[in-house]
Amino acid sequence: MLDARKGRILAAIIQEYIRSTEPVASDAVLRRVDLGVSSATIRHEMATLEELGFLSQPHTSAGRVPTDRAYRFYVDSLLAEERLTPEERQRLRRQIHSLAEEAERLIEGAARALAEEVHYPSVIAMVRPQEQVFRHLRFIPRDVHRVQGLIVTDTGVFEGQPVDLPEAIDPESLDRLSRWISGALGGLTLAEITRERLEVVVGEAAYSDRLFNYLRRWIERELRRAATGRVVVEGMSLLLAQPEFRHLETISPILSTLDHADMLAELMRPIPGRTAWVTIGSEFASASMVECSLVAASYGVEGRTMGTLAILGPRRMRYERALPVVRFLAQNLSEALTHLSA
Amino acid sequence: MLDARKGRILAAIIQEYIRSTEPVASDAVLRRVDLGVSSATIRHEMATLEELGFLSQPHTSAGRVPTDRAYRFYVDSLLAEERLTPEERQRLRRQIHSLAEEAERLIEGAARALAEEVHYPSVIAMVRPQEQVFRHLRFIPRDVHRVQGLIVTDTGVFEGQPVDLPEAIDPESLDRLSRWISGALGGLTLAEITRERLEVVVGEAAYSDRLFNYLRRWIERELRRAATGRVVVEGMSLLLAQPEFRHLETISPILSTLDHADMLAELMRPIPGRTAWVTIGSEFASASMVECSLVAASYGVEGRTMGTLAILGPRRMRYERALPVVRFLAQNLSEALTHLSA
DNA sequence: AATTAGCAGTCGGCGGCGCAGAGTGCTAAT
DNA sequence: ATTAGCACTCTGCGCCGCCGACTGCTAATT
Repeated sequence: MLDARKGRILAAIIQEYIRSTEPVASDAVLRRVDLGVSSATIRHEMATLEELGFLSQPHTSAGRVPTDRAYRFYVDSLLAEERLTPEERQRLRRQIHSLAEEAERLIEGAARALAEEVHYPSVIAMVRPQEQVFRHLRFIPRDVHRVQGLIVTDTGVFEGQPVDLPEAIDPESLDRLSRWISGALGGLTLAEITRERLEVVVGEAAYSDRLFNYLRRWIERELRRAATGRVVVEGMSLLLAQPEFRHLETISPILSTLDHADMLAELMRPIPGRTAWVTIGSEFASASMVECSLVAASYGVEGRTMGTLAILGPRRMRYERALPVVRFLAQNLSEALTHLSA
Repeated sequence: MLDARKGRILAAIIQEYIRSTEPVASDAVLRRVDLGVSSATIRHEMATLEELGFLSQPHTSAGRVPTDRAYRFYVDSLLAEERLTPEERQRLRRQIHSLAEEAERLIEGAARALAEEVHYPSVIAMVRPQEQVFRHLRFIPRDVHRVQGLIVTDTGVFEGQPVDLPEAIDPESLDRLSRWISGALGGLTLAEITRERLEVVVGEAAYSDRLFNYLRRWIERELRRAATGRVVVEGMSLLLAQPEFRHLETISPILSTLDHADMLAELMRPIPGRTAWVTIGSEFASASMVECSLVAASYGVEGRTMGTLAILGPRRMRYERALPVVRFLAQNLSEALTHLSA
């Protein structure tokens, strides 16, 4: 893709830019790596790298800034990940385990540890219950006209709100009904239980049109409610310390996104087959994030992904450090959760 | 305190300033309220109000801006709270109750409803476990040299980290020990269990100096850990829309404070004997908050305060609206929680 | 004594100007 | 292919001066 010298120059520019936040001049490259050539040669190479789309100039008489493409290439091909020292590992582990009382706290602890370690906001998106597997449905009769429903999935129980039925129904029928529905839908993920499927199944089981409609709508509503994921953000304000976010116009949409759990969860979807990954600037689906990079890793128990843990920083990020830290914490979180559920 | 005309002028200035975010000129006052006097007279009154400490001038040839003292006087004596319409009440109620599955979610729902309603960040600080009442302590032997502790309070159980003891201890002695400590400290709030008290109690119970020291330190650490309250912040980014926070230097310390649950909880301590209250600018203990006002109300079950719900905005806030909304939501949250715990 | 019209005085905001410095691209030589 | 040298470009910054917004004061009025 790039010859060795271009690669070294590109890496030097990225590293220098990450350090200084300022467009990198040919002289600065020279000072960073000794290639045995003069700044004029480097200028030549830089012009070529610009043509190839790896660099851009804010204005004619300025140095160069890496493009998203450059960061991508850097992360994929040039980067040498740092190794965490035993002390660092120890410290991070301790921070997680000091909160090992319950899963929720544990996860928040991991988020905090991560944010403090890298000085960027950290985000944890717990797996969208959409992907949970439906096990069964139970109705608890409260009254002849009133039942409460329970949806049981592979990872939790959702208690529905009591509902008033349009006609009386005896407990035995209710029981048959719930067994029928559970049998027909059990094993599907919540996402797979579409409206159409629901109509068919409930339609076959229900005794009357009115009851049918009530049930369908109730199940739909409850499923939707159960499908809202949880997102934890720690250290939002750390972003403000970054020079690229000096201006309110750039930081404002980002903080807004961080405020909206659902958008954020969307942007952090695990990449199938990968445990850790990086999303850079324009690779985000949302325009508000073009100035950011996300370094993420998924965690879970027994091979089952339970969520994603990530840090959000400027594109100009120390990936060589961010990656191992995120990876390490995700792994440790997984272990701690496994321990907890054992 | 102030004669009627000064009061009307002050109210007009505050309201106009809240609307425009700009220093208010004597002309602007005239346009807002007709007092049958000219702008020159108003200028006179404004000069007097400045001497009294209610107004200040950014510079000589500018209009006037209300001081914290003015806001305080306004909130205490001039303000007429808006009445929420039945539709608004209905809407807010619905937003809370749509999440009435579990307390944690319910509280988050209230925070979100609040932030969306007033377009300022909302904060909920659940009561500091400091105020929880200690019930008893239990040691679970894991090994001859290793025990795990459990602290039980009136509202929860805190599982301690397993600790390695310096010497072997048999289960019966452990049991006696925990019964002794529980008997001596039971009924006190966590805050009342001071270091000195702990030393006395543990000292009397422990068999050796080394064991004593280990235990004392362990209990101290666990108590401190248990005493960290939970804080939920919603809609942090809404603050950025406020003109006074156009500059990063002003917003940055505020967002940092919002990121630190413990500081925030400190600033939101309920005021004994009041259900709703306002904290204005310099009244905060922390200098980072001088540009802000907090409108807060406490919620709880059966007379027992369980936390504080608040919105954080610029001092220039529509208190006449913020107060009733916060009050209403706190009340409704209390009711929903009562319902849930019943 | 309170109010008022009129007016001089003050100060911030803003746009235009010019300079210094940084860094490039080009050229001609090696 | 590489390099020294140099002209050129562009930003950032400080400076200046004007405009306009308000005030505070004075002297007249009720």
